[in-house]
Amino acid sequence: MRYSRMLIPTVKEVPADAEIPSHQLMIRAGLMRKLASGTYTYLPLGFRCLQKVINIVRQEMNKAGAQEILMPSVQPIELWQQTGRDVAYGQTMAKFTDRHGRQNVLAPTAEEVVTSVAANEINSYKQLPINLYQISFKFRDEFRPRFGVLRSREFIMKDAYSFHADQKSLDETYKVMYDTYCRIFKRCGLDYVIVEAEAGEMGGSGSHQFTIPCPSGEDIIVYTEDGSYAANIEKASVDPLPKEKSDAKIPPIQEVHTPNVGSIEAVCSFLKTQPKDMIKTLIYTVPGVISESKKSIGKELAKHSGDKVTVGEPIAYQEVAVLVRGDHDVNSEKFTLIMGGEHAELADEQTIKEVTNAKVGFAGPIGLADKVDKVIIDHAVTAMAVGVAGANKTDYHVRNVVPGRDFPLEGQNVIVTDIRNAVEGDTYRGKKLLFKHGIEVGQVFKLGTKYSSKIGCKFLDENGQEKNCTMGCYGIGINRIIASAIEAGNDKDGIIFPISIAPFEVIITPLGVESEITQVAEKIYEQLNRAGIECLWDDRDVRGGVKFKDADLLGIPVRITIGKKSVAEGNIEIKLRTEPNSQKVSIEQAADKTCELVNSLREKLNP
RNA sequence: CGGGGCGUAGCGCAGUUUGGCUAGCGCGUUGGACUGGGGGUCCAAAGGUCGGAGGUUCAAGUCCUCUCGCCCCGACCA
Repeated sequence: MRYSRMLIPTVKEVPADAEIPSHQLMIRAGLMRKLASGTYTYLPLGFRCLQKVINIVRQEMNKAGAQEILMPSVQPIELWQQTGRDVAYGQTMAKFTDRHGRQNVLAPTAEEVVTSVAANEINSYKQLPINLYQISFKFRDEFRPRFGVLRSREFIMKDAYSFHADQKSLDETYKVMYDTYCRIFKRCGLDYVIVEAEAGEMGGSGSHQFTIPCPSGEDIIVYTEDGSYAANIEKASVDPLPKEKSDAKIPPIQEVHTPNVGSIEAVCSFLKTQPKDMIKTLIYTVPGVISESKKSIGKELAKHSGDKVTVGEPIAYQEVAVLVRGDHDVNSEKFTLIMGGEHAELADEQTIKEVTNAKVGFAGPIGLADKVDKVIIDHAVTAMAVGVAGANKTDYHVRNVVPGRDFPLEGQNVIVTDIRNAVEGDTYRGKKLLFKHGIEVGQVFKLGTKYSSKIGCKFLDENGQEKNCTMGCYGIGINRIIASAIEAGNDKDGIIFPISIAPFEVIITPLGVESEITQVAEKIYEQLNRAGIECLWDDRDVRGGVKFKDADLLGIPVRITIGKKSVAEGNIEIKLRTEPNSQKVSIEQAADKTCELVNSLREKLNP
C-alpha cells in the first residue's frame, strides 16, 4: 500500500480528552477518531489492526472446533425477561421501543439468543457437545465510558457458547477454550495473566479471566509472588487475621456524643482514632422472601411472564447487616455468593432509619441481630480486641466495643465469613498478597444450566431422559486487545506493535525524490508484496524526519530506509522498531533479509 | 446519578477576572521558493454561528438564565 493513497491522519499534539497512552496513541497514529462519548470510528489503519486480531481469533476458534454464526444485535426484551436479566443488567442494557411499541434490546451479549437457538435445534445427546461463536458488535450503555476503547459503549466481541450433555463434557470444552485463549493471546503478542474470577451476573460455577497487567487497567489482580495464586480482587480470598490480644481488661461500652459525624474519616478525626479500629456497619437489602414479619414494599422487580413488557411489581426483601473493619471494603461478589446469588443493594435512608433508629452514619452492631434478617461479620472484625462503632442512635457512637462480648459472633442469623476485599498486607494460604492493575481481555465461564433451564434448552439423553443442556461461555474483547497491546508496547516516539496485529509488517521509507531512490524502493516493495509481506511504502514527498516520526508513531515493526548515500554504496538499511540502530544490507539481499526478519518475528509469537 | 472541570479555526491553546476598535497565537491545510537522514526555513493565502437558545447593555467571546456536549473523580461496570 502506498502511504500517499491511504488515510493516515497522524497528529503531533496529544488530544485533550485522552488520558491513557493507548487512547492518545490510537488518536495520534490515526487509527481511530471519536464520534461521541464511547463511540469510535476505526480508520483504515485501525481497522487493519482489528481485522488482524479477528483473523487470529477466528482461526483459533475454528481450530478448536467451534462453529461461527451471526446473531442479531436487536433482540426482543421478552427473551431477557425469561432469564430475569432485563433487570439484572439494568441500565447498562441499551433499549429502544419500535414503532409497534415493542421493546427491543441492543445486544450486550447473547446467552439468551444462543440458548433459544439451541433450544429449538438441539434435541438429542447425539448433537452434543457443540460450540457456537460469533464476532459482532455489543452494546453497553455504560455509566461512564472512558479510557478510549477500553470502556466504550459499543465494541466488538467474540462470544462463544458451548452446550453439553453433562458437566464432564463442559469441563473438557472449558479446558479446550482455556488453552485456545492462551494461544490467541500469545499470537497477539500479549503478556497475559490468568486469574480466577467470579462469574458475576453471568452466573455459573467457575470462571477465569485473561488480563493484561498495566497501570491503566480497571481490574485489580491479586496474586502471590510465587505465582501459586492469582485472582481478580472480586474473587480473591484472604486468610483470617490473627486475633488481637487483649491484655488489659476492657471497660464496658461507653456512649460518646458525635454530632453530625457520620463518615469513618469524620469519626476518626473527631475521636482521634483510626479506621482500622472502627467497626463499619452497612445495611443492605436483598431480594428474597423471609420471615413472616417482613413486608413487601417499595422495591420493584420486573414481571417475567406474559406478553407484557417489564412492569414493576412489589417484592419481598430482607435486610442484611454487614460488619467490616473501618479500613476494609465489602466485596459485593462475595456478598452475592453468600446470599445465594441474590444481588444486594445498600439500603435507602428510610430503611436504615427503620432498622437502626438513627440517621445514616450511626449504625452499629450492638443489638442489631434482633433487628435485621441476617448479620454477616467479616472475620477481620472478630479478630479485633476492641473497636469503635455506631450507637444506633443519631449523633452517637460507642467506644470499647468488644466483638463477642457486646454483640454475638454466632447465632441463627449470624454468619462469620470472608466478605471483604483483600488489602495490602493480607495473606492467602500464608503467602503475602500482591496487587496490580490489569485489563480484562477475555473471560471463560462455566454456566451450568442457569440459562438452559430458564429458556427450556433440553435434550434427550441415551436413556431417553429429558435434561437441560449444561453450558459454558467464552468472551474476548477484540478492541481491548489492540488497546492493551498498545498500553504494553509504546515509548516516547509512539506505538510498538507486535507484528501479528500491526497494521503493516514493514514500512519502506525512501529519503528523497530522486529516481534511483524511488526505483530501489519500488523494487523492494514489489518483492516484499510477492513474498506475502504486508508493506507500507511511504511514497510521500516529505522530508525524512517526518517519515521517521510517522513510522515510529505507527509502530510498524520493521523499517527499511532507502537513502541517497547508502544507495550509492549499493545498500539500504533495515531497522526494527524495538531497536535503536539499523543494519546495512545490500539492495540485492534487501527483500530476502527482510523476509527472514519478518518470519523470525512472526515465529516468536507462535504458541 | 452525585462532585469537579472544560467548550474560541481541523488539532492544541490565549483572550472571559475588570464588557469596548478589525477575536489572536502555535501546529496543520492550500499555493510558491529554497531545502531534503529525525516533525526545516521564508513568502502568500484560505479557514470562526467564540457549543446552542434567551436575556441585560449604547456595546457581549467576556455579565445573567436555561440548555446541549465533552473530560475527570465517585457511586459494585460479564
